[in-house]
Amino acid sequence: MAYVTIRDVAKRAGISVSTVSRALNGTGRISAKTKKAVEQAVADLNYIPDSRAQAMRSSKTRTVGLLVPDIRNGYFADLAYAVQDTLLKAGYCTFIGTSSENVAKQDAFLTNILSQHIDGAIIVPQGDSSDALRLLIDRKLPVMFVDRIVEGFPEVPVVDSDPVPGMRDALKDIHRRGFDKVGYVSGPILDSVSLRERELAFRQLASQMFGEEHCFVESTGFEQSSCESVIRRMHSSGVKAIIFGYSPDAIRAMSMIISEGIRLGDEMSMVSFDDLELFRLTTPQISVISQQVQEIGHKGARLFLDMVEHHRKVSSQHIKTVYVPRGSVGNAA
Amino acid sequence: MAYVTIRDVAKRAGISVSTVSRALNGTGRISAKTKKAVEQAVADLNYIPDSRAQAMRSSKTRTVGLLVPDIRNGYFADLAYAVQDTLLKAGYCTFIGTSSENVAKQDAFLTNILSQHIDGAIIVPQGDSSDALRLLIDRKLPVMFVDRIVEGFPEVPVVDSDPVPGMRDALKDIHRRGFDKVGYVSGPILDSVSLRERELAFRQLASQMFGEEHCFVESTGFEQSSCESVIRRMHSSGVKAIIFGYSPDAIRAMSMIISEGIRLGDEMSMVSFDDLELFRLTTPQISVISQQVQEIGHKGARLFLDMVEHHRKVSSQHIKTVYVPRGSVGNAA
DNA sequence: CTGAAAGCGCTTACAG
DNA sequence: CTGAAAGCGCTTACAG
Repeated sequence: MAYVTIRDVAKRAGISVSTVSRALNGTGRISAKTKKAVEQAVADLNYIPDSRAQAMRSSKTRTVGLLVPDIRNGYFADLAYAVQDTLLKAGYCTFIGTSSENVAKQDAFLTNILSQHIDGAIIVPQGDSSDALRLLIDRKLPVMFVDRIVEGFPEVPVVDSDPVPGMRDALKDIHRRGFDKVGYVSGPILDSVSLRERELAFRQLASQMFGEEHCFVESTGFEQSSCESVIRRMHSSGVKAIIFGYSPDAIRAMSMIISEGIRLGDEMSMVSFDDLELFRLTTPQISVISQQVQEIGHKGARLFLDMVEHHRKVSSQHIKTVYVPRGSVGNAA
Repeated sequence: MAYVTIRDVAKRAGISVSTVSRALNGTGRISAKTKKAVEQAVADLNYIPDSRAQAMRSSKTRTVGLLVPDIRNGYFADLAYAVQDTLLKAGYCTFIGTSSENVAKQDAFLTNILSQHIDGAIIVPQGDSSDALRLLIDRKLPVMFVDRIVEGFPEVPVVDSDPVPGMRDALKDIHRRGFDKVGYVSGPILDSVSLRERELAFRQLASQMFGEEHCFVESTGFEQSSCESVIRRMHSSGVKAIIFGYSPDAIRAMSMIISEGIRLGDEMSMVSFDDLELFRLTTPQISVISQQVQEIGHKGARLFLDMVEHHRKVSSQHIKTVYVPRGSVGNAA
C-alpha cells in the first residue's frame, strides 16, 4: 500500500477533491452528510494528508530546526526533550541537530533543514557563528537562542538562565553553616558569556557576604591536572567550601576528592552548577545550582511559537536558577 | 528576503527553469557557458532548492524518522547520535522522537512524520506496538529495528547486540581472579527479549565455568530497596562478584555499596552492562560489558540506507558485546 | 543543447 | 453547499 492521497479519499466518498479539503480543514459550509462521508473514507483508507503539499500552498511547514552543541550531553538532551515536547504538542515536527564537532557539520545540518523550508529554528549558539547561521537570520526566518547568547546577533531573542538567585542561596547556605572562606572555580576560560556572568555573580555576592579577601576565584584548563592543582591550592589556603561554575570541573574534582579519601560534605564541601543525574547518584549527593533546563526549553519553545504563529516580536527572558541543597555541603569544622 | 526559488535563479541567469534544473542535477547535456551562469546565479542568490518540491516529483524526501524510548537516556542519546551522523552524511534529515512516556505521544510522533512522507524509519521498539507502528509497516515503508526486537514483526530486520562474547570474557576474568561463586542481577522482569537473552547467556556460560551450584541469579523490581535486598542476600551467601544485566540496578547497587563503606574492587567486585559515562567517573571505575552502541547505530543506519536506496532486502545483524575490565573487579580474597 | 508543458498533492479564490 | 481551475516549486518526458 502506497501513500494514499486526497484524490483517493474523494473518489471513495464520491465527491470532489476540493470539498474533501474543505471538510478536513473545517473551512466553508459543508453538509452533515458530506462531512460524514469524508470522515468515513478517511478512516477506511487511513488517510494522512501530505504535509509537504499542504506546506507548498500555505507556505508553512510546521517543521522547525533545533541545534544543540551535543545531544549526548545530558543537559542538552534534557533541553532538546523539553523543546521537542512543547513543539510536538503544538503540531510541529522538530529536526534536532548537533553543532559541536565542526562548523562543516553544523552548516550541513543547517543547509539541510533550510532546504526543508523549516518555519524557523531554535539554536544553542556556539562561539563562532557559521555562514549558514548568518544566512538563516538574513532570510528573516524566526530564530531564537536558548541557554546561551552570542555576540553579533542583537536582534535574536534569547531564553537563558540568571545565575544570581541560585548563587545567592548557595552562598547563604555556606555562610550560615559557618564557613568563613569560599572558593569559586570558574571553568576553562572560554568566550562564554554565561560562564562570565556566573563568575561575576559570585564575585559580587560572595564579597558582600564574606568580604573580598575571603573569596578565592580560579579558572581551569581542559585537562584533569589543572583542575586538581586548583583544588589543592584552594585546600591549602584553608578554603573548605567550593562552588563550581562548570560542571565537568566539579566531576573531576569529585573523583579526585573521593580517591584521596577526603570526606565530601565533611572535610570538604562543594556545590556545582547544572543538576546532572550523576550528582544525584553519588554518596553524598552533590548540592547544585540548577539552571531549570526544562523551563528554559519550554519557555523558549513557547516564545518561539509566538514568533512563528503570531509574528509577534518577543523579548528575551531570564529563568531564575535555583539552589538545591544536598549532602555535599556540611557544616564548617 | 524570503526563500529564493528556481525561477529567481532562471531569471537572473537569463535562461529557462528547466535548464537550470538540469544544470543543477547534472542531467542531460549543458553548455559550459550555461552551467557557469547557473552556478553564478545560485551563488549570488544563495539558492537552496526546496526539497519538499523535489520530493513531490521524485517521491523521495530524504527524510527519516528515528524513534527511541528516551533521548535523555545516555545510551539512546549515543545511539541517536550515531544514527543521525551516518544519515546526515548520506544527505538525509532525521526526525528524532521519543516513545517512552505513553503510546499517545508515540502515535502523535509517528503520524506527524508519516505526514512528512518520510522515506522510512529506524525504531527502537517498545513492548506494546502501537497502531501507528502497524500502519507504518503495513504501508511497506522501509523500517528497521535497532537495539531491541519485538515480537509480531518478523519481517522487520534488526541490528542488536550479542551478549555472549562480552559475558564470556567478563566471567573468564572473574574466574581467573580466583572467585569461586558469581552472581547475576537480571533487572526488573520485563518482557524484554534482550534482557532475557543476557540472563540466558549468563546461565549457560557461568555454569560451565563455575558449576551450576555456584551461580546465583536474581531479578529486581523497580524500587531501590528490592535491589538492595538482592545484593545483601548475595553478599551473605558469600558471593563477592556480581554481574548486572541492567545498568540502573548497577548504579543503585554502587551507591549502596559505597555508602555502606564496602570497598569496591576489593571487598566486592562488580561488572555492569552498558558503557555509561558515569562508570568511568567513579573511583574505582566500573568494569563493563559494552554493547558497542556506536557500531549498532552506524550499522543500523547503513543497512537502512541499503533498504531505502537499493530496495535491497537486508538481514538482521548481531554486534558482539565487548568486555572492558576496570578497577571494580579485583582479586578474590 | 534548450524551452514549454504536465504533474506531484494539496488549498483557495471563483463560479455556480 | 459544491466543483473546476490555478498555482505552490520543482523535475522530466517531449519537441525542437
